[in-house]
Amino acid sequence: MTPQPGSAGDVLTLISAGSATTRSDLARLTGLARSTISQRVDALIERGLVEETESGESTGGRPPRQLRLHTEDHAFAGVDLGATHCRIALMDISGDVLAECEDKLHIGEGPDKVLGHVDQRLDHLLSQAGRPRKALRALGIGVPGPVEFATGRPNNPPIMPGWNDYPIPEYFEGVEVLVDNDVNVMALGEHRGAFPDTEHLLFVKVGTGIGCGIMAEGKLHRGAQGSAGDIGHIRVSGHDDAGCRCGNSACLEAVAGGAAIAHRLTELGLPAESGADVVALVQAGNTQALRLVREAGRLIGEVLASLVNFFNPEVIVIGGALSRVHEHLLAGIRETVYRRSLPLATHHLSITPSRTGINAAVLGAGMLAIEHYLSPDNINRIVNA
Amino acid sequence: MTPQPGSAGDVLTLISAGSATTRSDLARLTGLARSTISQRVDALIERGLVEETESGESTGGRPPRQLRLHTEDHAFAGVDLGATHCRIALMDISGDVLAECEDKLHIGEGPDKVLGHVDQRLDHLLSQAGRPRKALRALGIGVPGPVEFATGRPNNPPIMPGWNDYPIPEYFEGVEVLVDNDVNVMALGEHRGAFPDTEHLLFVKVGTGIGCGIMAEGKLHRGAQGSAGDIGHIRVSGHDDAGCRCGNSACLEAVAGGAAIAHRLTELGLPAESGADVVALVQAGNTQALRLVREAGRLIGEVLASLVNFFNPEVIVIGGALSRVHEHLLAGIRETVYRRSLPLATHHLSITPSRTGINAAVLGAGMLAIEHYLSPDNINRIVNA
DNA sequence: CTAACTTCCGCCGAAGATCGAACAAAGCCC
DNA sequence: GGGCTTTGTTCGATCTTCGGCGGAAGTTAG
Repeated sequence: MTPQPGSAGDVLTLISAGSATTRSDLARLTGLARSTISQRVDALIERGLVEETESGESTGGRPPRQLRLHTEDHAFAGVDLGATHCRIALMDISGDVLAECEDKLHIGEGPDKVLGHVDQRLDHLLSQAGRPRKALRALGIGVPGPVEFATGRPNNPPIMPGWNDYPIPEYFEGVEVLVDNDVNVMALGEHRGAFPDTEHLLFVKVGTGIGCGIMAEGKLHRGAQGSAGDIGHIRVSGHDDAGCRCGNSACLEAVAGGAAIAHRLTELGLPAESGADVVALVQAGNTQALRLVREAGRLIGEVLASLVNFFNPEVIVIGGALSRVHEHLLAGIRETVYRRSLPLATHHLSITPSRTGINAAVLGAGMLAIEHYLSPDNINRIVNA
Repeated sequence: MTPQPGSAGDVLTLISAGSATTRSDLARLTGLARSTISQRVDALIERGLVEETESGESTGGRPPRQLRLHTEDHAFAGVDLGATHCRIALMDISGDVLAECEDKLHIGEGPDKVLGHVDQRLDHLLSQAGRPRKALRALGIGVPGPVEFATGRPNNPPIMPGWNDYPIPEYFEGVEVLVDNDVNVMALGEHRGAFPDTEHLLFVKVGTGIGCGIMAEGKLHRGAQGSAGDIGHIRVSGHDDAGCRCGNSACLEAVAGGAAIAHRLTELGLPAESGADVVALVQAGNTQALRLVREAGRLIGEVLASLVNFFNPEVIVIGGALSRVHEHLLAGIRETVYRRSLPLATHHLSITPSRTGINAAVLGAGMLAIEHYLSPDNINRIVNA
């Protein structure tokens, strides 16, 4: 059933969250006797999960010995697979990055090639960080399409030919593998990295397409079929002429996504292929591009206004390629959301650009792996083994 | 911290959920020794929370003694306060209704009058059920406006003059009081009563206005300011001429709410004031009314299509006054949702009329009270006292 | 510098919780 | 009736947790 209160797993959770750094802290927070806490901590130290550092500051008596996660023996990795790139970050158990890499890599080349590349890079990063392969305990992977999280199988992903139903975790042996949608891991990364105390947060990725990761009660909301957050195909008013690859018209993505903006710029005689080209034009001061980005912001804002009424988040984070020109995008979004949402819901709402930026996905994927490993149940299993 | 696994509270939770009806069941489910379970059950029986009934069926050996909640010593109440009505249901600890009542009552008369009325009715219902006042342990109240759930204070409710910031729980002494928005308690009532195993559910109330209660992971999602689910003021396309009382235009409520439909029927020469009048006209076979209801369904469906993409629920329940003509409302809703939402999200989605109907709110309010009382923490407190 | 004080931490006996074996109870099957 | 099966209780053994004590390691007062 539920994990033991004050179990080794709980104790470690408090340490890893930074809520407690000394044995006294732990005793106070858990309500357990100091002697019991010492016993738990000893077990965690013996298993190589916690270490003692030099004494901290005295508050008038003997200074407490500081506790922290033991970062040497374990390694975790976050993998961000995009349509045309692969970023990997190797992390220690506290989430600090030990080594990272980025390559061009087309996901359309299929699971064998892509995962083979990941595997090879992992070896390289591990040796770079001076850790043996078996130090790698868990692996988080974000992929650009819907995933059945429980099994790690992509679920009819439109831009991942050859990946449908492929059991990604089985490719890697001796490591726990967690696979999720890229927007979900970005939301997780941004939450853990920049808004750890926010209960309800939306992470909106504006790139070629548009997607949204949902944090509810500090946890990812994946929905019944794991397709929650797919806001790219929500209808926006007044654009019934814009056809979308999904077969419907007036989808948000078809009018405000990076690809859609690039397409319209091309029509205006400004050749652009991707969101990156749009960003380049805006940064070069092109007023047409700027106007279109701002208009896209308004359209995204219209959808977000609905979602603010419905979901009532505290924070909305805007990320993805187009957030590199976030001043203009955010202006349009804020304008519409604050006009169209209810005052009660917007009063304490903040809409901000991503702080973790391009690292959101790898960090989130890594956190997925680390949090899985550090879950009280798993730790209790390790300690009692 | 987290409650003890296999504590008295956990054991009671299993009994109340119907997961376990015998001591052996409990031992199997919790993993505790039979002797330990007996000890827990004895404590619960001693506190009057559990009772033994006649022996059950033998499976080849000694027949187990059946356990169930002891329904005599406690009472709970669910209160459904609407704009012009007050419904109360007195329940035992298992959620069965002991007595109920319904009155016309204008919420605008203010807290003192309304709560005075509730208090008086509670006494009446209690004596009707033959239970002393002090048997009443907790009280759930649903009110037609936003509420700060933690304190039970209405938060600038538009149709509850005199109630703003009024501390409702303080009116009742010696009883725990939980106050929530009426749509939230309806969602809870419908979930517990009809869809207990559904993880993610939306309850849409279509009455004078339009609102939505959100069940995520089996729990109510209230959002950051407790205003989640306020979908009545989401914009629908193509109705920019329809002004709304909130100050914006094209709000869902302003074009598809019962009041809006009644208003348009009146314009067509069919006098109607409220959603009830609309229902009456439809039931009388009026084709104009029928057409407008179906059109309202399409508009609601448009909004729900967005929310299905975003939230990915398993079930959407349609309730409220207009759901009494749900055939026509649902036709419009289904038509639009299945057209505008993504296949992955709609594949296993079911959209159905409310099964608890007019009782959704009182049942949900009662469940709020009962679940609060039966929470493991509270039970452990009672047993260890 | 020393003494008193505060806080931290390990040790250990006492108290409490849980377990599991043994036994009694209550039905089924032959 | 006698064995078999499952349930429930009793009771001592075992494991966990508690909390007091004393030593450790610092601060503060004199």
